[in-house]
Amino acid sequence: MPELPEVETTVLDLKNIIGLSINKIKIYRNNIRYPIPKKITTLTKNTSILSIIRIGKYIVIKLNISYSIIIHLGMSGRLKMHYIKDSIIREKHDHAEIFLNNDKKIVFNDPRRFGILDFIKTSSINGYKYFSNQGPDPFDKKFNEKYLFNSISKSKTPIKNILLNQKIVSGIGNIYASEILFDSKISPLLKGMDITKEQNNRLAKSIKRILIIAIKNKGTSFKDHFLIDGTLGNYQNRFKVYNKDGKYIRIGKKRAKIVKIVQSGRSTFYCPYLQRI
DNA sequence: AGACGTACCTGACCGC
DNA sequence: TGCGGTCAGGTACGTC
Repeated sequence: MPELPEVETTVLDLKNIIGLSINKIKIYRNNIRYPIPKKITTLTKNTSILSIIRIGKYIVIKLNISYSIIIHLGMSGRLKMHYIKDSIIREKHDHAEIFLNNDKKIVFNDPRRFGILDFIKTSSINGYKYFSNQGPDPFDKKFNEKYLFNSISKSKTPIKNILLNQKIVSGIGNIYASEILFDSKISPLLKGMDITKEQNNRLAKSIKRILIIAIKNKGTSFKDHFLIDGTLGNYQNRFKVYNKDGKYIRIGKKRAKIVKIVQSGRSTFYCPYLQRI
């Protein structure tokens, strides 16, 4: 599930725990993608939550003890929140639980274990090893048409792969890369160096437009739930190309086919008639 | 320096 | 019903 819109939706859902206290954190499985620091359980007892922000696809929970909790949902991770008294049985792949002082807990569930749960000094966030790969957020002032053009116009890499490069712009993943390129009428195969100014400017707009619409729809839910209360996002109902290979769409008077190709081992969906090189 | 493949892991699905 | 193969929303790391 988790690209920028899904992570943003999760962060927005978490906003109402700001100001609450953490009674304790329980770790049930230490070997997710990276080991979870041991001190997360000892140092977080009776701390309070100062703020929660998103950096790319990462969630940062700042505490009042000069430490922050870092969460990345990987491919299959999600957060759930429910009343402690309602949750007698732990689900499979629940790896950690954060107990709050409002009788609720946040549960970190991640079947594939590509996610991250880390605990770092808040003062070291800027130098945090995984944040050094994070380029500007699509909604950051730094991310504009000029920045995008300068970042991609010398690259031999296909634009689809460029969009997946978090260092150039953070937060876009495999679903939204296809949807954004369809929206901007650009072929996923087009090399960065071959992009025109006009295409570049359309692309910058589409990145923001598609991600905003996705956030308004509370993100994409594939087969599993992802909202913190267990309900579904809606953006999967608005896909134009993702997972729609073989389907036809109307473009003017023409019926145009959506196809699937593979780029760097990952599926790309697009309409070759609309998105010509 | 940049481009590319690989590895990490579970589960769902498909064809035999 | 079972088994093997393929694929899935991400990304760090090794190698050329």
